[in-house]
Amino acid sequence: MRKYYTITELTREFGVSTRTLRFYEDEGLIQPDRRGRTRLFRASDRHLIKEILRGRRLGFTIAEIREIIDIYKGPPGELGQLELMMKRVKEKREQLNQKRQDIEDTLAELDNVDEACLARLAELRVGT
Amino acid sequence: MRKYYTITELTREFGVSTRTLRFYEDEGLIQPDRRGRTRLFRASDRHLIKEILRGRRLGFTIAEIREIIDIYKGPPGELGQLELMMKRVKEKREQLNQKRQDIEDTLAELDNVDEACLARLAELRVGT
DNA sequence: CAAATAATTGACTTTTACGTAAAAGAAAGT
DNA sequence: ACTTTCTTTTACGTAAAAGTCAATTATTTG
Repeated sequence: MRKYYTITELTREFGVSTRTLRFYEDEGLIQPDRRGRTRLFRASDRHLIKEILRGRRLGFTIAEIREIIDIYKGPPGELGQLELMMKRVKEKREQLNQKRQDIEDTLAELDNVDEACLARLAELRVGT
Repeated sequence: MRKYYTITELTREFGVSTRTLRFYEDEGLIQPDRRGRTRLFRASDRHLIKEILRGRRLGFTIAEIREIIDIYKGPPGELGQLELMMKRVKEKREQLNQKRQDIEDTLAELDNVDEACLARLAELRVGT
């Protein structure tokens, strides 16, 4: 296990800029260690960055990503908190299911287009 | 079949503002008819709006949504165009598959959180 | 140790996707 | 005819998510 990652290592691995990672830190999504002023990212930070970028690809805003990350931070002890957390999990799940449905619908339409293309290609080959 | 939809009918149906629909027109995503100056939306426009909002939920930019919509506009006759279109379909499919994978991963993590919550709840019930 | 390389903060800029407000034309109800 | 209620155009504003640039400070390497 490596102890630390430098900022440029991570920008290369994930294809983002240093500005982006610092922005995520400003937003409180990650909290890398410091040696003097330079940031040292741990494996947990690296993992969080993965989660952030996943959320980003799915079109979640930073605020929404923060909600997801907060959820991951582990279930609290108190009953009321637990119920609140489970409610949030349910909400996120519903959002994700909606997105999944949207993806299926779009993929289905693309399938149609693809078939139409293939059909047209076949026609051309026969020589319309 | 209804002939036309007014702009406010559609804003109510889809929960978007008139500004949004006019913006989509400016962007060339939809082309409603006109009676004088007022817009008259046909069923095809309504369908396009559905597609646009689906893309939006998935985090596609307007430019990306335009690409998808252009794909739907039907396969062209010429061979080179057909091949280009099939390439685009493939690209979009890959983007969507990536998003789908992201969703599955996120849902899996939420499942873990949910289980942890349930376990903690059980502990509380027994009286830790 | 000097020079090159990498990292930092801070400020300003940009892009996207609309929001909002103003001014005015048209349609519909009373 | 009058007042609502829609709708339009034009134009400026804004929030989110970085990009870019400048001025410094560390670190590494020859």
